[in-house]
Amino acid sequence: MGVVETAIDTIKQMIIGGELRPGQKLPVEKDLAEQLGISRNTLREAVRALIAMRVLQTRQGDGTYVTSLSPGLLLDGMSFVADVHQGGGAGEFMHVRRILEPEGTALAAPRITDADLGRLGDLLDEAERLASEGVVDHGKLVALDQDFHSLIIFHCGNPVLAAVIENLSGRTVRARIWRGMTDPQALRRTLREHRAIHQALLARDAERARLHAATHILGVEDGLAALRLAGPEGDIR
Amino acid sequence: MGVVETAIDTIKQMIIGGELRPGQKLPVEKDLAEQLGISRNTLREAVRALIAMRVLQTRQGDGTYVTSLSPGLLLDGMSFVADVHQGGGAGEFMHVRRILEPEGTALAAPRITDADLGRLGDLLDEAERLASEGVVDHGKLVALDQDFHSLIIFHCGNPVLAAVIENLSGRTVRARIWRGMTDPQALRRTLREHRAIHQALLARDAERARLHAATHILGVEDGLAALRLAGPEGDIR
DNA sequence: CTGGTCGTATTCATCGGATCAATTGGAGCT
DNA sequence: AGCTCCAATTGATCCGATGAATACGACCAG
Repeated sequence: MGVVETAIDTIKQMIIGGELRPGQKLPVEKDLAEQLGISRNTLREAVRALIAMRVLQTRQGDGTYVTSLSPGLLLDGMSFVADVHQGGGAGEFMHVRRILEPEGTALAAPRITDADLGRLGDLLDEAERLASEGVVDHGKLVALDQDFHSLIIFHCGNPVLAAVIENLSGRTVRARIWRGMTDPQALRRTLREHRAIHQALLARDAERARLHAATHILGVEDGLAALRLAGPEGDIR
Repeated sequence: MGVVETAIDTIKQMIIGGELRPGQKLPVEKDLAEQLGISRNTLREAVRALIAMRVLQTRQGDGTYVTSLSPGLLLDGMSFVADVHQGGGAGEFMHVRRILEPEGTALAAPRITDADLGRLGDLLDEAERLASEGVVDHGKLVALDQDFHSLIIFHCGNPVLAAVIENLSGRTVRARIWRGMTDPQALRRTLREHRAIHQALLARDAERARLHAATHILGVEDGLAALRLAGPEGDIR
C-alpha cells in the first residue's frame, strides 16, 4: 500500500478511534508530516483525499480541522455519483428513491412543523403561478421542486435517511426531468401531485402522504423512461 | 474557489460531459498540469481527491485512468461514513437498511439463480455448524452473515439499490452486533430468521421474503438498541 | 481601562524542480 | 518465434521556496 494510502488510513483510524474528535484541530502540516514520517506534499495529498470525503476541512492561515462528521455532510458526495449516471443508471437511482421517499414522507407527517407546512404551501403557490404564466424558466421550477421535497424530508426524523434521499437524484437528473416536461399537462399533473402530498401532510395523515409520494415518484419515473425513449442520449454536444 | 477545487471540477465536468469516458487514460501529469495551467503538485492533489471518490485510478509507470464509474464502486465510500457513526448514528443507518433490504430481498426472489440459492443453503449450514459447536470466533459468523445478505441483494436487479444497502452497515457496526450477541438464544433466532428468508426465496415467494427480511432487520435493530443500553460507548480504550 | 488598529507570526496554498520506483515496449539474442 | 534485458515513460515521493489568508498580540487613542 502506498505511503499516501497509509496516511489516509492512519488519520481515519485516529478519527474512528476517537483520538481526533469532530471540530478538533489537527497538528500543523509540518509536524503531522514529521510524526507520520512522510513529506509535507504527501501528507497534503492524504488530507486532500479526506477533504473530498468531507472528513477534514482546511482554513488557510488557521489550520486543518475535523468536520462535524454529520451524515448529511459525509453523504453529499453521492450526488456526483448520481450525476455521472444521468444516462442509463438514472432509473436505478430513481427506483431507490421510490422506495425511500414515500417512507420518509410518511415519517414526516407527524413531525413537520406548522411553519414549514405553510412554507410548503407558498412554494406550491409560486410554482402554480409560474406554470400558469407559461414560464419557460425551468431553473426556477427545478429549484422549487427540490425545495418542496427537501423541506418535507428534512422532518423525517432520520438525518441519514434524509441525506440519502437528498442525494439520490442529482441536480443534473432533476433538471433533465423538468426540461423534458414540455407537455403542459404533465407539468399540471406534477403540481397536482405535490398539492396532494401537501394536503395529506396538513391532515397529518401519514398513509395518504406515503401513497401520494409513491405515485408521484412513479410518475417521475415514467417521465424519465419516456425521455429515454424520445432521446437515448441526453447530451447536447 | 481554490485552484485545486477548480481542477477537480474541471475533471469532473470532463467526465460528466463525456470528454473522458470510463476506462480512458488521462494525459500524463506534466501535460495535464500544463493544460490546466497549474503545477504538477496541485494537479496531483486534485487527482488524489478523485481517487478517493473512486472516480480515477492510477498505476505507477503506466498512467491515470477513469474507473468503470459503476455505482457499486462509487458508492462504497459510504461504508466509512457508517463506520464513523458506529456510536449514536448506527440506528439511523439501520433504519434506512430496514426500509431498503426487505424491498431488495423481495426483488431478488424471482431473480436469484438456483446455484446461488444452493450457496445460501451452504452458508446457513456452516453457520449452524459453527453455532452448535459453541464457537467464539465471531469473525467467521460476521463474514457468513455478510455473504448471506450480499448474495441475496446482488440479485435484486438494481445495482444502485444493491450498493446502497451493501454499504449502509459498515464492517465495524456489523461486527459490533455479532460481538454483542452473547446470548446463544439470540444467535439461534438470527439463524432461524436467515433460514426463513432462504425458504421464502426457495419458494420464489417475494412477499414472504420481504416480511422475513423486515422482521430480521427489526431484530437486529433491537439487538443494537439493547447493546447501546448495556454499554453506551463501544470503545475499549 | 476599553476599544480599535496595525503589524507580525503562524499556517495553509501553490509552485518548480529533483529523485525513486514500477511498468511498458522494443532491441537484441537464442 | 519466443525469450531476455534494457531504456524510455510515467506515476510516487520528497525538498525547498514563495504567496496569501488568518490569528493574535502590541500599540495607541479616548
